[in-house]
Amino acid sequence: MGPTRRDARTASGGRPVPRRLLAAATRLFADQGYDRTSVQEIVEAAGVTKGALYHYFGSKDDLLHEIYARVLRVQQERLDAVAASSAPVAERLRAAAVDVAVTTIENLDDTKIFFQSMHRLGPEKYRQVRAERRRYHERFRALIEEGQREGVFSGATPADLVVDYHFGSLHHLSSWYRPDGALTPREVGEHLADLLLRALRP
Amino acid sequence: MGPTRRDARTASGGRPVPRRLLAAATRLFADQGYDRTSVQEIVEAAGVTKGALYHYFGSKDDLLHEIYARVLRVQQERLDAVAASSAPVAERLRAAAVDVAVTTIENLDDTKIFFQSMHRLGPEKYRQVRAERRRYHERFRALIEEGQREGVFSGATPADLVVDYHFGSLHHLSSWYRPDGALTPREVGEHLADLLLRALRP
Amino acid sequence: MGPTRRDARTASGGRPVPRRLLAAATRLFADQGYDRTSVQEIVEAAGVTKGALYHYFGSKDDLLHEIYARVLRVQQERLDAVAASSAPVAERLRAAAVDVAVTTIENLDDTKIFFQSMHRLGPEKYRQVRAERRRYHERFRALIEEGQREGVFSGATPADLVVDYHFGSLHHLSSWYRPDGALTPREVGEHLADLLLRALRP
Amino acid sequence: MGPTRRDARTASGGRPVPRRLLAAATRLFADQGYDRTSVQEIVEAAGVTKGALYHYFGSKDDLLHEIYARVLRVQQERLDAVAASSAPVAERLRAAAVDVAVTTIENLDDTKIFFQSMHRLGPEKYRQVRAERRRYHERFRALIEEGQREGVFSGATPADLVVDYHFGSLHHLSSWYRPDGALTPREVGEHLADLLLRALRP
DNA sequence: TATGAATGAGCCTTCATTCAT
DNA sequence: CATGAATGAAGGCTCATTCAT
Repeated sequence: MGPTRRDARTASGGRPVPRRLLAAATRLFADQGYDRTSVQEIVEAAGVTKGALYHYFGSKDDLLHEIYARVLRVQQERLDAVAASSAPVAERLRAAAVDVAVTTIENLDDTKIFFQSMHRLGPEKYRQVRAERRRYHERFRALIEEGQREGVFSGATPADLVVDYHFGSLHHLSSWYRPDGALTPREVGEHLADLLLRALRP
Repeated sequence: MGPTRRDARTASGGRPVPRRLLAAATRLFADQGYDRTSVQEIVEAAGVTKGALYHYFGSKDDLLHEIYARVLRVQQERLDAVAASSAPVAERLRAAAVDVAVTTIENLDDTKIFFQSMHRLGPEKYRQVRAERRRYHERFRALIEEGQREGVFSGATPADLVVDYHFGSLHHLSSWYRPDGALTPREVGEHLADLLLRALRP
Repeated sequence: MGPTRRDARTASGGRPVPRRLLAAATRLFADQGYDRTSVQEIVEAAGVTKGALYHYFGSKDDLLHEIYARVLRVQQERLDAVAASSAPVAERLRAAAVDVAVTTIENLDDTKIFFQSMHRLGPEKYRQVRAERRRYHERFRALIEEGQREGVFSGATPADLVVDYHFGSLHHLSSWYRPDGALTPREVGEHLADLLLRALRP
Repeated sequence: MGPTRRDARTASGGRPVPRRLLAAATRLFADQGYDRTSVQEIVEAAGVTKGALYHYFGSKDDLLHEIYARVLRVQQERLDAVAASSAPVAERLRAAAVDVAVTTIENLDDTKIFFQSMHRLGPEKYRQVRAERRRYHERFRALIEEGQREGVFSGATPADLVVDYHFGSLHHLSSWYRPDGALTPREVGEHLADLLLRALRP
């Protein structure tokens, strides 16, 4: 029976204010970049005032950090799930590669912001984000090393270089993937996984 | 004969003022980002005054554009040279891949700026830079398609996707390559070329 | 009989909310100044919310005014008591001088706020406070004039100038008196009274 | 012959911009207090824009510090001159006391700002100002101690307490001295010096 | 050629206060 | 009595750019 008390929703949207702000910021940061987007634009897009923004977020930086945290959390969880299966390592790596590509595309705005503006964060938050990102990379690298030890993957290229190579591509997905293009997110994911696994064939 | 008139060189370095400005801007943009670098910082680093900067460059944006033009020119020239050889296509692609990696590393600051700040350009200059960039991609893609037609490369993945995949990695080199690391630029180039060519094995 | 209904006391201290707010505000105003202290800080220090503050006080200014009223009331009462005695005027002046110094030190935070922030009050309240202050000065001056008429005090310096001179010092007590210093409040009071009375010797 | 090149004077006043800014800030700070005066008000009063202010001063704080430095410098110099004479110590102290009162009155705005807003300075500048102020006090105290050793002044009250007592009064001159009152600055100075010296009679 | 004082617009942030619940 | 989300106005400061010299 609907909200019975004031619960941070306004008539203009129905979604709670913090979420509206985050959504507006995400879109604007992705379109114009972090530095080029003013707090004024964000609150106007969200239909609130500056005071409201600073009621929920400590700073413009915080908004950015929140966006990062959201995408990092999702990807880490999904990778953990995939990597924990008992399938052969090649299948697990393929599944992980497809999955990370798909979720990257599904959150293309967040990813774009991530790699364009990560370095705008203050030193402390920057380190934190880098650390989480590194954990993600390491989980992925472990899969590759496992395959190399088993002999199903070539050991010609160091595993960490392979990871950097592959993720580099993912980070740039937002600069060439077009939602209205010929390929679905899944198809792109399959292709990228193909490339990775072929490059790893012994 | 030596310089007979004031020729925009000062005692402090000998290099002409415009080049000093460009060098200072490149370093600062790479370190702090374009938006975070003030014109004041640039002129101080170059040892000149604001008036001098605006004498040689129309705007801060111009500086950025100049940096882009420089790196684009260099890479295009080198790719043209490599691609024009008469060696088998696999060898030409490998040589091109190694070369682009090496020059990217040698101009890591420029590359970093390129991908971090490209979108700061006004629409017109932005289109121009994208067009040049596309020409570069197409030259590279043509090599892959040639190999696919000849059957020496797998046609499983569309050539343009392979190009985007590979260049995505290169664009992120600046975020993981460390000049003081274990691998020389050439070694990294060889590894990346290996990965590309293995991914293209039929 | 004990409190039978909610009476604005909370578990956290037992003291009623308005008093807790006043105490928190006094400490913070003295430490950081009135303008540098936010309402948010005050309510946090008092362990209540903004709504509570505005329930008891009309504005931040009111808080300040309340602090003034408190210190003015205390000092006026004590001066009245001392001055009304039937001792010789020199003794009464000395007692008054000692007393005002002691109470000033005992309420050093209030005094500090008083002289640092008095001018923040709106014109009306400002006039009111100044008037009360003046009444206090006049009471003190009357003692001096009495002594001058009797010939026990020198008349070389106009009484009101002597008052301004002496109170100026008191107002600055908060900037040099240290509770952990060598002198007790009473000792400081005696010294200041000495100085005043010696300056008034014929 | 007047200014031949651009020299930071504008038509609207003739005085250089920094001095105009300082004068405007001094008046406004004295009238309204530091916190209540906005940078916007200052630049409007000086007839320039904010950019100009920040061209000459690093911050609003800097303006304050500059005002302090000015008055501190003047007073220190004059005290040094007076104290260095070869007159008897009582005469030197009297001259110093008169002089400090006169210069305080002559720079009443600066003094007012000084004691109302000193604590607004950042910790570093605050320490610096306090240190200079202390040096001034110590110079004055040395005169009193000299007289006490010679027996021309009473030793009943510790010299540093006498100094704090006397300067406390001076600091509050701005709250009771009226330029349009009956007493000239010099007369006030003489009276205050009288009070001090009488309080120090053995 | 080169200077640097000055502009003017905009930026992020703070804060006392209100009000529906 | 009390909450705390939201407002709205202002505040200090930065910065690319211009222009008289």
